[in-house]
Amino acid sequence: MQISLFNTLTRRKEAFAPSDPKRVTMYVCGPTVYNYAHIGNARPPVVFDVLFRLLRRTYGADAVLYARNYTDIDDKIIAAAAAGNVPIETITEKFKAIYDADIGALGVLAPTHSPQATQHVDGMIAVIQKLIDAGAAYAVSSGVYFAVAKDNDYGKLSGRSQDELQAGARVEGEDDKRNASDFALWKAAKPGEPAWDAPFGRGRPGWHIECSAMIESELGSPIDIHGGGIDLVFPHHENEIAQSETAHGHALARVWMHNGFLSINSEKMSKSLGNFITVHELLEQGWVGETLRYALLSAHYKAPLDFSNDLLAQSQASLDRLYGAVLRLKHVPLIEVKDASAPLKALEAAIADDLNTPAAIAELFALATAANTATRTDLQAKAKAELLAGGAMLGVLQGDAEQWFRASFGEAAAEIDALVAERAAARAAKNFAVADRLRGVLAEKGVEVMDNAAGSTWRRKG
RNA sequence: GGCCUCGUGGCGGAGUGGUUACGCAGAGGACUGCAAAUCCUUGCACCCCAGUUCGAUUCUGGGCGAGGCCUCCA
Repeated sequence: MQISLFNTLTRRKEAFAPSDPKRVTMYVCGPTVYNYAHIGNARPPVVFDVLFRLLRRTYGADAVLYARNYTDIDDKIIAAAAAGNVPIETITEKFKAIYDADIGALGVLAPTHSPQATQHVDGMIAVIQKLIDAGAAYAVSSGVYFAVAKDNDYGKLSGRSQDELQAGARVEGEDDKRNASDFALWKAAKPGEPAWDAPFGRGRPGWHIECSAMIESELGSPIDIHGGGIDLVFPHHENEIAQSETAHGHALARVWMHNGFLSINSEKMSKSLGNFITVHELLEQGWVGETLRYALLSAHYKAPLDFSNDLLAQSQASLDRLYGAVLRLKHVPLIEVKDASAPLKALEAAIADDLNTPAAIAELFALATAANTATRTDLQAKAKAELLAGGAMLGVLQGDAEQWFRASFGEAAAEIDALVAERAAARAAKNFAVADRLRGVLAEKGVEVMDNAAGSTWRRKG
């Protein structure tokens, strides 16, 4: 399977070839663990999870090394800890666990590597020292800064010239860096803040150096793929490149991938604007994680996606159709897919074509229709296997189909079972008045009763 | 101000120089005691203007509109 990926560095879609097919490396910038992840924050883990799955199928599950970090030292974490008067570990451990639970609910596989910044401070200090020794960084009283002027390549990822950056940079009066666009590698210790000892003074790492160091120690550069949100192109990824390539003398990553933003009412969703909704809240509202995942995959990852309740409702209705097909073939044995049908091949090809998940989903529906129309048991078995295999490529449709339609009822399911049985008995006795009354009772509970030759079943109304 | 994306039917959203995307919603039919699900059929589109072309939604230029980055941010 030929994989093509859009590379931000070259601004074009390129055939992907890892430097070593037996050791494919990918790094995605993870969360700063100081509060709940909003639905927009969930897009990178979900999108790159689809890529992770593709790479594992293509190169073998053991050949893919995927690191996603936790930023657990940062201004906002320090502020949150101070506000709650608790140690920063209390904040970071709490939100790390919440993040894992929330993102896990979206069907995201655990990365193979999950480094935390505070465990890699030694590596950060080593890189900073190397940059100082090379004359690319300098220490002043407020910390250590990277000298952007010393890096002729600076700006190559974001497509900005140094002149533009000089002109656009905000004047920061407080610090003593030499150049407005220089960025902090190390922030000198302040009273009450966590700090580490370093040859160039006690302090804590800047944001950008964290990812550079974690990539180096977890995967080793150059890595094949580096991913993250589009907002990270500048300055975060630009700075990662500057630091790492200056320090190591070779490329940090060969392919840079960036997902587009989620918006709400056509406006960027962000914590600073306050117009966000967290994954946690959505799950508490009763939305299933898989519905959120489907919604996030319903648009191409590079395109903006306007998030709304309507989008979720449509996503759930779409999954109803897919799960309905699975449920209908509940009693058909699950076999292994041998000769993949055209839609299944097209589904995988769509994913391999720069993660075209909407096109892949369209193929999933072709597989569902095939499953719905298959009559012979052997064809049904093949259709079911392919539908589930296709679903696995996107990370959907892996749950129990019956559960999908009943999950929202929880404990009430037993009571509904009883009512459905009562109605089935009335219906068998041709007492249609009673049967219809009970249908109405069930409908009020949000239950749809379905009669067929084998008896009556029920599911959540769409 | 500089850099960059985008503008597809009621909604979401792919794609293409000339052929049905797909899903949701709608309409008709089959099936059903009635329904639902399912199947079949079906209506609805490519921001505006100019250019290139036999032919443009799809390429080029201009316009209008929306959004993002330039500061923490997925």
